[in-house]
Amino acid sequence: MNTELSDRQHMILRAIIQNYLETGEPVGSRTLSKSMEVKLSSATIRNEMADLEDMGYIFQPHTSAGRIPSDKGYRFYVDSLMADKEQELNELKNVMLEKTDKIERVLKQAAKVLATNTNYATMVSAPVNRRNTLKFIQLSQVDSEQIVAVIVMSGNVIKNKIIDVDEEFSNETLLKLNMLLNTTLNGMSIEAINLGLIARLKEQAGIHSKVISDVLDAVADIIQVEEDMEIYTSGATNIFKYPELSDNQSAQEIIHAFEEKQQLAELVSETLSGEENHGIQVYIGDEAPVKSMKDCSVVTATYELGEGMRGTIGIIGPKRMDYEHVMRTLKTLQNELDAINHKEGSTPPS
Amino acid sequence: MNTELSDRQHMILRAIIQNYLETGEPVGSRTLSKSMEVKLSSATIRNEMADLEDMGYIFQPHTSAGRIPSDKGYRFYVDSLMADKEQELNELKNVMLEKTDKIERVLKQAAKVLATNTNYATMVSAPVNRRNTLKFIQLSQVDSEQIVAVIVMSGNVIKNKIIDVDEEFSNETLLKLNMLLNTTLNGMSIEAINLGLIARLKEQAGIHSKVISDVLDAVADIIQVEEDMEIYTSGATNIFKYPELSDNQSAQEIIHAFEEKQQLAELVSETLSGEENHGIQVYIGDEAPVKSMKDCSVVTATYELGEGMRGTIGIIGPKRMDYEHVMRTLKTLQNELDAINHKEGSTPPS
DNA sequence: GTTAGCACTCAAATAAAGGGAGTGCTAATA
DNA sequence: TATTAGCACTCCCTTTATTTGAGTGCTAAC
Repeated sequence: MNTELSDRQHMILRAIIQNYLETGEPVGSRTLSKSMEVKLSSATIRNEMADLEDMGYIFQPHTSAGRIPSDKGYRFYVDSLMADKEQELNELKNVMLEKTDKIERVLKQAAKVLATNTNYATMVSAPVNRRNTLKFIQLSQVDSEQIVAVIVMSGNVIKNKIIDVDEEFSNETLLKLNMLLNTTLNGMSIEAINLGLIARLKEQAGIHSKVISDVLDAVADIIQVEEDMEIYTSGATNIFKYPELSDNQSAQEIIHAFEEKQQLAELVSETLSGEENHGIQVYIGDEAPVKSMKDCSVVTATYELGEGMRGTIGIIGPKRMDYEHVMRTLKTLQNELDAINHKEGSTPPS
Repeated sequence: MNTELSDRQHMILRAIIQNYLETGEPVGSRTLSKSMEVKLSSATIRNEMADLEDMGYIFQPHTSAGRIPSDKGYRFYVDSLMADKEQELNELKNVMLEKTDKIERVLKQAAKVLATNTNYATMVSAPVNRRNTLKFIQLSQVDSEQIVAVIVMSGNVIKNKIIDVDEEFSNETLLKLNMLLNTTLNGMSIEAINLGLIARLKEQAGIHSKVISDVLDAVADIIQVEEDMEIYTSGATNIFKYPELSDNQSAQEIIHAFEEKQQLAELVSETLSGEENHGIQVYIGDEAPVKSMKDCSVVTATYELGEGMRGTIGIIGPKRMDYEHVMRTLKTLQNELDAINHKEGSTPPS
């Protein structure tokens, strides 16, 4: 058996997949023979289909049914799409950027736009920064019982913490503490702040060491928040539009995965860790690291917000998804997000 | 026809509802006659059931089926529950408060705990503050090109904004600006900041009026964020556990409502605007202002976080929900959240 | 007032039948 | 040799019929 596909097989396979993408029904030889540009009889096509089935590109859901693309078949189709030159599409641009200035809102809207645009379920992960360093710390007296600590990280991630205090701090005391914190911690990475450093800090702070503790707690908090990754989803109910997913309990499982987000986080990690990044990745069926999506295809793209902050956009739909449209849309959105980059110092969602 | 229920009718209606809550199946006379403590023949019960049906408390989904409680029947049941003295339940307390300090996380977890605890879909709305006043503003130089504005509102709602600047500000300038902002705006409500005030501010700020604008923008932003209400949901897929909801497309609609959250927001508004607040409200079927939940019951509670910040906790489930458990759990959670009150100055979700 | 008994109803489950799309194979054709 | 027409066969899906059983309403007896 030859592992290469003849031109005609190419053509037929392609036709099968495209037809199936549209209708969602197994496609038979007769249908193809009538709809294809090159005229071939159904019998001929049947023969070729038998071969394609042998090679694993398509299969029958049951005897005497038409053919359906296998995962391998989808893979072929997607790969051949990849090879195509990418087209432009910038209608999204306007929709996206109007009246959004905060990253969180941008991302939420991105998920939404993507969902309505594609009719699939979508997710967008907030960017995570791997190498965080402290940029600036400031303590300010809010009222007699509380001071607020403002912590600015590289990438302008900001975190506040209200700290309860017993006594009112004098301006000089605050100034001194601010000075101490900034000179000691400025530019430090999270990992560099170790116990020794902390002890030294507290010693220098003297009677105000409790405040230092609280501030450091807040710093530690930032990392924690970063760790349980923020993911925005939209259009989960779109999967009901595809009978092959909405039937059994797979719909439940998928929607549950969307709700819990834990599994999506894995997906994001997977995507972000891929070497060939800043590209678009397609997971077909079992290729995705989420069991509940074994009947789905997942298309993801990585975007970069500058200073090493990377996030993921993803689309989850049936295997018979409109890969071409999806990939093009994703590409566009990716570019949009990349472009925001140094548009504004923004507070990522906390 | 007498509109009052006899004791026996009370008892039978109660038994019907409780049985239906457990099984989800229409309950027939024979079942009841066997399961009830007081011994009555099925025929007798049939007669009473016929009366109850006439009065509108129960109905048959079809001829020759058992009886199902009508909305009126559920209402009766709930009302009689309301009358019961409330019992305590504080197992939630520990689950809730461990390692959560930020309101956002608390609320998210509240929704989750509630969902797993009750097996229904849940929602928790972040508290909104109606009468916001400014408490404190501080500008700090982060680096040579950026300063950060920290705005603290009453209720310790904190907001940051990074402002790009051309020149590096001197310490004195910043000090002066801070002084100006605080003396002018401190204690002011949002509504009180009008154009005249803004103009005066800018004038006093002289060449730095742009910074003032940016700060005020950030202040305006807070309100905007407050307006599109933040709602956390959990356990939406729980509705799949109840066949009467998961069947047709009602599941889709409900889950969609959960995803979009727009409709939930209406529900929250409704709850918050109710006079008899700080109580627990129950919407049965059409009573809820959300069409997609016509086959559900919705139980909501209002909690208060001090300083007039009020939010809502809600449970959405089938009409045959375990009202007793739900209301008890809700009550407990409500108390929990109320108790957090002045526990810590926390940043609500932005 | 309560109960036993009986005929009746109707949803849901099961079974049977028919239709139809599609296949594989063989034999004829270009 | 590659293609095509034809045919018997398979198997899913839909429709229709049948059965089953839980439950009711009613009447008559207790």
